[in-house]
Amino acid sequence: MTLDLVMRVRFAPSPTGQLHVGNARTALFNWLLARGAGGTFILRIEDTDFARSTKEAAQSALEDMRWLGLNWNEGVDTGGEYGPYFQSERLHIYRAHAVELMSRGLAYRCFCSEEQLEMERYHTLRAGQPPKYGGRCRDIPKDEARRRIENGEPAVIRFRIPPDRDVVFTDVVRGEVRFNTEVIGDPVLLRSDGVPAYNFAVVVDDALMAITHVIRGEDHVSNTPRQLLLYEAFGWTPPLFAHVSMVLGPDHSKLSKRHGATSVSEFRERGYLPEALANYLALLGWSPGEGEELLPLEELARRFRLEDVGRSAGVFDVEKLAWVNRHYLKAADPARLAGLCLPFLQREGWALQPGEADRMYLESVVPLAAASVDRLDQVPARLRFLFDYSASRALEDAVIRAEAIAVRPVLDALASELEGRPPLIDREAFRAMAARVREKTGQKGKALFHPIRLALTGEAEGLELDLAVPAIERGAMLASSGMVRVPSAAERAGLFLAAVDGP
RNA sequence: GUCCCCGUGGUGCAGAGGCCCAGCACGCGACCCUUUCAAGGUUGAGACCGCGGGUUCGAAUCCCGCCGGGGACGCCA
Repeated sequence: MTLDLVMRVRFAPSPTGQLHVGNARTALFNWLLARGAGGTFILRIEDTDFARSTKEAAQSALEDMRWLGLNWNEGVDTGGEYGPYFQSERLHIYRAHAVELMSRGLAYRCFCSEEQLEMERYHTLRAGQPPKYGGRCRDIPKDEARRRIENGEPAVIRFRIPPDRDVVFTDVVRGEVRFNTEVIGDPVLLRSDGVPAYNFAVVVDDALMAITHVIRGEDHVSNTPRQLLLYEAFGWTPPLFAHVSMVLGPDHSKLSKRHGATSVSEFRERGYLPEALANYLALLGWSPGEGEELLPLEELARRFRLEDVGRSAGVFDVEKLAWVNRHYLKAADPARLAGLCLPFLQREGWALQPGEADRMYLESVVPLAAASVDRLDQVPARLRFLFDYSASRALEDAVIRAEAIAVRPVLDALASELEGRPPLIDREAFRAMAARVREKTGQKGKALFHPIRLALTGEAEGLELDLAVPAIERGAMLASSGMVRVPSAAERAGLFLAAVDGP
């Protein structure tokens, strides 16, 4: 295998904010392709927008990538033969290449002020013309340009786009795309401060980093002809291009803040599992085939083919994401679930510094709640009955209060069956106890269990009782200072009765 | 405004001329399970394949036009 047969793909976010799920999906497609083909996945940071780029955003993008499981084998943090991988550290490279184009007459200095350009844009737009750069500085003689530079006049370097030429390329997902250069203005290569503009920096980097497949968002298709012309100017072989469609919100506009969570970190904070988000994202615009959708990343990579990626934009469907997440929640390791839920429990003030025994307890109880929930941030609500039992709160509800009074015999029997007895540490013990209450009161079914639920959990709904009650009893046996105390079933029965009698 | 891209049930996909009066999944409805809410299981409704013309014995699949949506047009990426 020769070197140029090795597939090299890259994901190159600009660190100007949180990693958007749409970009994460682009990153995922890159990763899947590289993984499936034994290629190299490169991570580069495009931080040439000094005004908006931050170190923190770059860092959090890396974290999000790792969290999703999209590890890269070359690039920022990891290193490699083609660095540096921060564009801000490659300024001298872009400058040299811009100078080269200028010396060959393919690029030129432009002295137009931003105000001038804005006015120009306004007028061409009004005249119904494409608002491209008009080329005012195209033919300034070189020595005049040099003189003006020496006089300290600010200037950018622009690339000379050849007139009336069709630029054609075959997009791997879209097929043949054709642009005529008449609609393209001369793009800025280097800004007046010497920092490269996007269209120049990507080309230089992708070429120098030997990228073979450029997979990026659809919003870049119209940039592609400019970039192709740059490859041509340098005599470089362009990579293959694949433009993946956009991710839309429910109203079919570009997915944005007003649609809810849009960044990877937000999804993490709401308690989505990384494998769920990644799996869902892979399904948006692509299908693994054979009717199976819930598959591990490695398997997705095995099946992934760029040609099969859909061309139309996709609506981000939170419901389906929830379905995927539920699947992975049920499959997740208890210890991991407990660890992931800890922050949510801490936020409620229930488990501030859990010790070893507490952790084991949480591991036994968190999966119970996680099995019936969409997201981990919903777990505390399903576990409230353990750590935040309150008979009086339950009885604030007039309907519940009335019911409690009506079923007083069951409550009494329950309390006496619990009093002084060993804790109900498993479902058999609970069922035996419930059977005795049934015998005593003659109540069965809902009339029997609902009062028991009310008294013991303080809630009208929740986990199955033969799971919930042993969880209560085991919690009550915990001697812990790092976690809020869990009252036992016997205590609860007494407290509830007292509250029914109370005001 | 100009250029580019897209268009299969509410949503995501399958379909690459006859196997499709269109299949799968999410969601939705019903039912089952059950001591409750969920979860889970079963089952049902839901698409004139954006519209109109062609080509063809035959089109969701090919061609043309229209409409609708999106993207781009920056010293942002």
